[in-house]
Amino acid sequence: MKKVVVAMSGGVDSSVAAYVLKSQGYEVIGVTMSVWQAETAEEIAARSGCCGMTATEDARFVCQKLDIPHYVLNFRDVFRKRVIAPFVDEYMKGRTPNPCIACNAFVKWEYLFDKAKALEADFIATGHYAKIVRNSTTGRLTIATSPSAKDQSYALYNMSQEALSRTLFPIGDMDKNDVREIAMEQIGLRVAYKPDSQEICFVPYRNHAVFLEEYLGGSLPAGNFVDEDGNVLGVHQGLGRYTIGQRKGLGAFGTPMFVKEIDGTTASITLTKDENRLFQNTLTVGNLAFMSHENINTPIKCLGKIRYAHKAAPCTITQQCDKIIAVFEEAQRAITPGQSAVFYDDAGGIICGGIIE
RNA sequence: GGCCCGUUGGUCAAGGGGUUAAGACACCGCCCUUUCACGGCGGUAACAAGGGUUCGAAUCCCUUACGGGUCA
Repeated sequence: MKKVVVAMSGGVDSSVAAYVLKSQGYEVIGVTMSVWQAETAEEIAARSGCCGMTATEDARFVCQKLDIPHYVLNFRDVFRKRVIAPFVDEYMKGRTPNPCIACNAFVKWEYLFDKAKALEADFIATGHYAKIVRNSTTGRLTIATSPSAKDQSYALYNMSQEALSRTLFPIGDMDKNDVREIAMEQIGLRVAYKPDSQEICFVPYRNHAVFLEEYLGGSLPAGNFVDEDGNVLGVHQGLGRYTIGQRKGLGAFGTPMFVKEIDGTTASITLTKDENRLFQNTLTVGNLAFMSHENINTPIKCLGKIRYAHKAAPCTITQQCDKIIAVFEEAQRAITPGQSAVFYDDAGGIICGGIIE
């Protein structure tokens, strides 16, 4: 019997993932990663479901229901070091990080992966909506988009070949509604209608600026709003509160304004009232991760996604040493340093990805 | 002190005799979304005060108050 460690958040998706594996005959071990300790009663309340239970308790309940073991592993140190610290650091540089991607890369498919091996598991599994396929030309494993409307392949572009070969996405091509239905009717889970998680898991109240201030123990670096000619328009509320393309939260200027550039060195933020100025055709990505291809020897026409919810757009990628240059056929809005760019082939398989510079 | 100019929602800001008094940002709902954003729908909310002139004043006139700017 194959053994699989399932990362269980207490939510619907990972719960159903565990259920599916169990019914497929796997020996399933439920693991909840404890990554961040809620400090205050308010925080705990803010994160809990309607019944006042924490995610860990939800996961434990599900495991009891499924009659599988449940372990809570302390991941706080790795999480702090590999996800939170870089997250804060990036913001201080005027960039906009995506912590979910770091968490997948370093916490789930590195640290948890090692733990699973230590537990002599053959696989690890999560409740992600994505598929693992083999590229017929290169023979390499890669992530491919899920047919589900909730496709999450974008956040998984960092997985190694080894990780891919030992990962299962049991609900990868299911529909979210079907997943809820299974949770409800086949398992009788009370988490079935918990709302989808969103926002950053370690940031309560949907306010990462407050989190940054608490983490740093002071206010965020202050600076000016300037126009494209360098004229000072006003004072902003601190680096970390803004990202490229942002329109809201800038204050009143008599007309809509957009963040065009963030200078981490001077903490000055360039605004424009012409949204067209946010569009660019070219971007450079570093911190590369290769999936279906080991490298990009010759330029490849593909589809590029520059943020999670971005609609993949046609582009051509070229590798230059440890960078990839992508040139889009049509200019894309608000290409943002710190966010990840992921490149897909026509079949929805990920070619490679990296962080925008 | 003299002469100009200004004062519109919490903030910025249109409108210069008849408007349901734009729009943006904030705020409040909701949708979208396992990052940050973008986007969509709905909502609360204003003519500095007092007098005139007009059928009718945010719009014209006069005072007052508060801001600017000028001139010796």
